[in-house]
Amino acid sequence: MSEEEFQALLNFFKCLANENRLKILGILADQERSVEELSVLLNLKAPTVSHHLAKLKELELVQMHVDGNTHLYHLNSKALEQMNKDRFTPRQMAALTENVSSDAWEHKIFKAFLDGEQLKAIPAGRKKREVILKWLINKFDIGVKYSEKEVNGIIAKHHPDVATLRREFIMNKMMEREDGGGLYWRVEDKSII
Amino acid sequence: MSEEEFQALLNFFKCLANENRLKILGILADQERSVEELSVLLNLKAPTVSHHLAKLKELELVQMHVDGNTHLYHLNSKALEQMNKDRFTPRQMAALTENVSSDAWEHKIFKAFLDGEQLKAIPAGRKKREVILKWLINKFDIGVKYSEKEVNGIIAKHHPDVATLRREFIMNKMMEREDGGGLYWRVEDKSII
DNA sequence: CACCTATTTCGATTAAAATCTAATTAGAAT
DNA sequence: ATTCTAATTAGATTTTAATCGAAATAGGTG
Repeated sequence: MSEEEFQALLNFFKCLANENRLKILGILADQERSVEELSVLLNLKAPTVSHHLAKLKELELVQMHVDGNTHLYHLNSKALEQMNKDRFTPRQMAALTENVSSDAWEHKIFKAFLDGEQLKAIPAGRKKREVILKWLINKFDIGVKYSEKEVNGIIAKHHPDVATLRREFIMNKMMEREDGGGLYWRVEDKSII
Repeated sequence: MSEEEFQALLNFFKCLANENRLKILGILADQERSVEELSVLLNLKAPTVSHHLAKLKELELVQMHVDGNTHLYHLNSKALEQMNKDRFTPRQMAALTENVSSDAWEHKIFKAFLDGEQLKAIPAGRKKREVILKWLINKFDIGVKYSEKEVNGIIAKHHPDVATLRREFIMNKMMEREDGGGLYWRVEDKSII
């Protein structure tokens, strides 16, 4: 979803997120009405109604035709139904996200917990720890079997608490270990496949 | 549509009529996120995100579960799709109008142009004139044929400009007249049937 | 052309929402 | 127990939107 489409959707909601504009649509669904009629029915002054109608017309939710010097407004029900199609499927919703840099989060964690290749601390929160573990697991090659000593050696280059990090790898299913023995290997990340 | 339903619909639109809340829904459609993650992704402070999430949760558009001391939010896509069903059919739109007193307009015209049974003036605008003509046509019985003299007599009880009003009845198809002769009769109002 | 009526535009005021900082709560880790 | 972290709540500020009165526009009428 492009930035323009996102803004269009947002404007649609903004337009309908008002009590009196919603009522106007309801009234016009029944029959066409002049500005003065609407202002009487809604108990608003004409300039206010005119303001609301301008917003509705901008999105083509209503249309107007001139009769004498009164402006008669009516509902554009096609535009309204059109707006309604396939709007809230999970797929459409996910498309809203394209405007957001999804890396920002990881960058913040890196900045907070890394000093170059040095891990300053092990994040306490699960989501943060996950980011760091994903970074650290890349120091291991896929398909290679490492002894516990080798694993410790690689981790130690980045942080002294080798035991905790090694255990985290196992718990997060990022590594597996041979049943009785001391051999470890990296597991492919399912979320990347 | 009841007043509560109307307010519920309005709240739904208000909830989605905000750039950051819309983005939140998009982000959560992809995966669950903590408040802090969202605040980084959206470039907002945590309290602001918390505020938005509270509004979304109130309408059950998102749901939360606790993990340690982080709160993980995810999209409630069922609720979202539910909201989307049959919302903007013309029938639903017309139902919005139930809250509005549709008589207000006619009352205003009566007050402005009638003095008891006396018509103070003939409205210039079409919509206003229509209201007065509908009131005046009720002075005639359906199924009765009137001579021009009789028509004039009845109209004259309410306003002196008999010719104009008689002509208006014909133009608005509220009365018909015998081709060559001077007999008039009231036509049933299609909009009432 | 002068006048009347309906609508729109303009500017100002008021009301509502979003956002932030600071303080509070709740849970986890040391 | 004390400290730390994440989230929420409270209060204040800023931003945005709604509403109105006054003035301008435009079309119709005498």
